[in-house]
Amino acid sequence: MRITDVARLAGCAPATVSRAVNNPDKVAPEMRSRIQRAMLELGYVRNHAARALRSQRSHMVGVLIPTLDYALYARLVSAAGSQLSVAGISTLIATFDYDLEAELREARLLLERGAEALILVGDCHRPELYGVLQQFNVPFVNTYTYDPKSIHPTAGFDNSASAAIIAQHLVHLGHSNICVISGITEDNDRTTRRLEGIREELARHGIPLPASRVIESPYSISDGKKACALLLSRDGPQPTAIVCGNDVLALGALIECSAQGLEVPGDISVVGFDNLEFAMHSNPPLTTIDVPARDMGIAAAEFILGKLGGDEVAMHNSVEVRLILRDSSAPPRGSGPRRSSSSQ
Amino acid sequence: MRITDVARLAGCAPATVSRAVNNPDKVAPEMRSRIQRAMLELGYVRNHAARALRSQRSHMVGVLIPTLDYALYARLVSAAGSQLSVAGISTLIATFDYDLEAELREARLLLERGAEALILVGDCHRPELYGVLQQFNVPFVNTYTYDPKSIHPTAGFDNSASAAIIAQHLVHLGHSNICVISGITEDNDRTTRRLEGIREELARHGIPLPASRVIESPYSISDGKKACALLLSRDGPQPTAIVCGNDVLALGALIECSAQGLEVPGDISVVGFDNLEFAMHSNPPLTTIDVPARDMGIAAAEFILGKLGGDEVAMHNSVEVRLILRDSSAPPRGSGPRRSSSSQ
DNA sequence: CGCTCTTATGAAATCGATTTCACAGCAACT
DNA sequence: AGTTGCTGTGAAATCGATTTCATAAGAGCG
Repeated sequence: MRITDVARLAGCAPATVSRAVNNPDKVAPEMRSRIQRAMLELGYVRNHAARALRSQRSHMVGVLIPTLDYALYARLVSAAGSQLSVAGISTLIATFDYDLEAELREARLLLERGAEALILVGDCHRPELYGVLQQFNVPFVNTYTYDPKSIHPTAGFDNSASAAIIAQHLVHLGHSNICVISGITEDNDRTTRRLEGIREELARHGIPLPASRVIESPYSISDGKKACALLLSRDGPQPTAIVCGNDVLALGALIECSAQGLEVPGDISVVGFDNLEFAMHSNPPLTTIDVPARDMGIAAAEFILGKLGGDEVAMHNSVEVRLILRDSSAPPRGSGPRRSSSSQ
Repeated sequence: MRITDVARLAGCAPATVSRAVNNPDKVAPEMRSRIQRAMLELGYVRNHAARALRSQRSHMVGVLIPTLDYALYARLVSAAGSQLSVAGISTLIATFDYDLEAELREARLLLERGAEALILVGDCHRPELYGVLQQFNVPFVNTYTYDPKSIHPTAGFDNSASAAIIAQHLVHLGHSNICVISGITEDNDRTTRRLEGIREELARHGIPLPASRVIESPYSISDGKKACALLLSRDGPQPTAIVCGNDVLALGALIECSAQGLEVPGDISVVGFDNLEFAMHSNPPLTTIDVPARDMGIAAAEFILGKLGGDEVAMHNSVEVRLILRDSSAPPRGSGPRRSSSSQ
């Protein structure tokens, strides 16, 4: 079933059929409907490879994410995919499990496959990646981060500032004895920035964050528990608050605290990041930062679509993160809120 | 940068370059390395569209899932994708949000895009889907289900039998007053079969399951809570056990029970399905069925790879589900285990 | 009425790799 | 030595749509 067959049946040239499909208004209504009928009768489906070869447009974009196993990444991909889909663009997906070499490899593959654009996560990539992108002259966007000063387009939020918000919340509650369970920061700008944001915010209030008060941990409930147990077992004054790199770690911390007979938030505050579904249902409900993954996916897709359409598009797009106050955070025992200045 | 350029630099015909790339052992070692060098020097990347057009092989397979927003689907996709990737096959992804018309549409698009095979979820599809699949002569596999009697290939597990296992567990504990919070069964063979499995197993033990004891609910914690509240508020004897369509609903039920001052498992048992990460950390830890989503993804990918390779492959592949006994299930108050026969 | 301008269509070139077919060179066997 | 069979390579056809260029038919206008 080739375009030639349709043309023959419709009594016209292949070129006309092509136009009827891709530029309907370039072909007379009468002819158009004749072609429509012919296509239907033959059950014609266009050959995408031929189309891509000749037109140099694949109508596919690649999405390159660390893992699908994390709810927000999956949601981001899903939202971006839906958005692209309505524009007639298919989504090629590749994961690299936080291995930047693998990311580079997969990027090459996606581009070779003809991806017209790439949606990436974070701004920490092998430098060669940017080289390849440039070489292929393919638009891309770094999601999950927002940095108007970056030379690369971003669609997301400021990880540092967002983490600072939640640190500030604890400081305002009166905490000065704060620990952090961070995600793994190696090769990961999101976790790195969040940790920096926390550190800077605490420093701004004269609160130190020695290495002994920080643990890096993979994102799992069990690891969160372990990290929490480790922090609680260390010498020195017991922490009155724990900032967690995400809700999964926070849930682990919550569970560990409860297992050790610590009351949250009475004895210790625990805060998360991401506002996953369970955060509002945990015991106690988790104070956290809402991360609108869907919005990021949409923003990324819109950016890419704009670029591909040759439009003038803003380099940097931010989505709104919000502090979600719930019951897992409260002033430390024996201290009221807004007394942070007296501590330390 | 075309293959011709490489050929010129290497001093050979384009055909030879093609062979060096696709059939290295068909070309003499000395020539091969000359070509390698030329490719490297020119930074040659092959044009996938041209390759696909001529060879009639796209090296892409499509994955068509209801949503990426559910952990196990995302995991299945991820596993399948990785497996396919090592075979040099890229993954085109499309979601349809449980709308079978949308599934059909997306399937058409994927096939038009050149997907060489499709990985589907469940065996409930628009009949036209099978027609299109046949018309394109494209292999496919229904995951998340296992049915050796089906004429369509399956890779997964028997939803009915698996649900029966957990129902049986409750019966053996001595429960006879059992409610079900099922997933939405419309257009969904997995949820439908699970509900059937439960119903049949209970019937086998002479336990009825009237409509008043079943609620269908979307998969969210809040909806699980609501459904549980509704069940508990209904007339008649209080249930001593609730079977939930998945762990998310079960968590909701757990939370609702606890909110109503019901002790789990003392006053009421709650069981889930899927064994999501949080299931072992909930309070109490959830008795559930472990669903190896990763294995399903791998099995599906292997099946597809086999088919594409022209191998003789088993039509149906099952993965092992296991009953995970935890503390959310126990004999009903005032009854020992293995006394089910005396009840009802 | 004749001229220019637009519009609808067709013919043919083209995108870039793969693949078929042919053939030269050489090894191996009778 | 002659035949057969393999191996490595090249020439040219091919995959199926798009696109450029040309052209015929009509539309508008002075």
